[in-house]
Amino acid sequence: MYRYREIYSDIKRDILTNHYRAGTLLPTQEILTEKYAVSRLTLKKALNLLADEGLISSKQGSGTYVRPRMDNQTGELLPLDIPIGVTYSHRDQKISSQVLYFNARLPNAKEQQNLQIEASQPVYEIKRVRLVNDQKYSYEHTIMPVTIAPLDETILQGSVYDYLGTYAKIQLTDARRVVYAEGADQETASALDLAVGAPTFAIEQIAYDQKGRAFEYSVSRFTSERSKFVLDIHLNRLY
Amino acid sequence: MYRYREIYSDIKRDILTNHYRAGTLLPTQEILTEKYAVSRLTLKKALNLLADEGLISSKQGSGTYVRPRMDNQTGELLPLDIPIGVTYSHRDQKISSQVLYFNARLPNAKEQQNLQIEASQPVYEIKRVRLVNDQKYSYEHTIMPVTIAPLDETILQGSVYDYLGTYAKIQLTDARRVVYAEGADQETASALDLAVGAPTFAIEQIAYDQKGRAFEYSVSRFTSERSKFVLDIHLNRLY
DNA sequence: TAGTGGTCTAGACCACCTG
DNA sequence: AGGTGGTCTAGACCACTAC
Repeated sequence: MYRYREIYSDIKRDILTNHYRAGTLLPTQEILTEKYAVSRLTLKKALNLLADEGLISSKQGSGTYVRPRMDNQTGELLPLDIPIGVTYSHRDQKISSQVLYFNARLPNAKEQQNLQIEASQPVYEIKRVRLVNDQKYSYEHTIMPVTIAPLDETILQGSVYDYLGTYAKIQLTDARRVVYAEGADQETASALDLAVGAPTFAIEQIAYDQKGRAFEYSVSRFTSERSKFVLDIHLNRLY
Repeated sequence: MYRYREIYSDIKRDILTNHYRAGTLLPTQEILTEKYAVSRLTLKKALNLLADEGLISSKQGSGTYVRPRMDNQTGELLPLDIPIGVTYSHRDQKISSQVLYFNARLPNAKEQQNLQIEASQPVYEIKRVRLVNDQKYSYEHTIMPVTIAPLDETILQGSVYDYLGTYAKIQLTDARRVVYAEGADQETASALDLAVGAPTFAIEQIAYDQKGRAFEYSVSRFTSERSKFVLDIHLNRLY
């Protein structure tokens, strides 16, 4: 474990337990370096992590403020910037999948472009309904090059990302998401028990691994009543 | 200007012009420190900025890779993580506003909670239709404490954020956005010339200034055909 | 003017990957 | 075993804010 991560966790705990109160100044960097017996750079790395999360904000000449915290009533809200699959977002909930379609074919033009592959390179096509506590939750249409890893229906019941990580050493490190509202078409409506034209929330995602290869292109549609997403934005970081 | 920012810009240009080609290794950090005549820390700050943007990814022991770039066909797509108002997102486009409602009143319970204010502290209530190239684009319902800055209808024609920055020295540094799909209600439908029940994309936003004060709570609804949003996610950064 | 955070250096050691 | 990136130090100077 790294020293700056320890300090980060320590100060974070002190903020979250109101030992350092919102709106007040943190001790100066000099005092904190003495407290933790580290150099100023190491301390600043820890503070940068806290600033990334929006917990503090520093101002040259005046000091480092503890920011009031946003309400974390993230009960029903799903974080939009953590694309680790529905599985992780709903910890403590029962997750399952119905595989409606599973096959392989050649990619169309849009899929070739999004996955950076040739027309001759086959892809898996997967359609799944995801359920949370046995309630229909989202309808996913996924395209994945077959060269990434062999798939079968058993794997598709669980978390594909977990399987890719252990089997093919592929980690999702980057993703591009395009989000929009859309009226349900015939296929989506029947998969999610909605009326045709009912509003759905769509997330179109291209997932990239640690080497920058696109390994998945998917469109997920969510029922609008049950699904709101949250995104926290922090612009105060310079470096 | 800071040295690490110069180096960041320099290397970024070299990547974007394919001087450093995607998939290849960058020169070692030692060589780059010699090239720019800086310490390794300064160079690493520059590299961290590039990693933040997903342009490179470093691996201990092997080197720093130039990542293949995602397509930047951001023509119609609006970035979801830059909440600087529609004004900036649509540069080169003609932006205007129709103020449908403007008044002051006491806040309800939800507004008090979101803006962290007392029930006795009055707020402005604003309803605007935003137009891009004279086409109706979004319908915004905004709540703002009157103590932040005095507003009038003239200001509301333009960019409120610009006004707050110059007049009240308030900068938007953090925001929480909740996004979801919703069928248009009567009011939204008539404001945007939609049918009741037509799918809309909603962004509910709480904006915070540099001191962590909430200064705006708003709900913006977008017509679904014209509005898709993009969000690039990078998980490869440790610190 | 004093105090704060922001930047930068030169050098050291460690962890990890590839031959 | 050699080379790479990741961490950390001790100290210096600069930029900004407050009084």
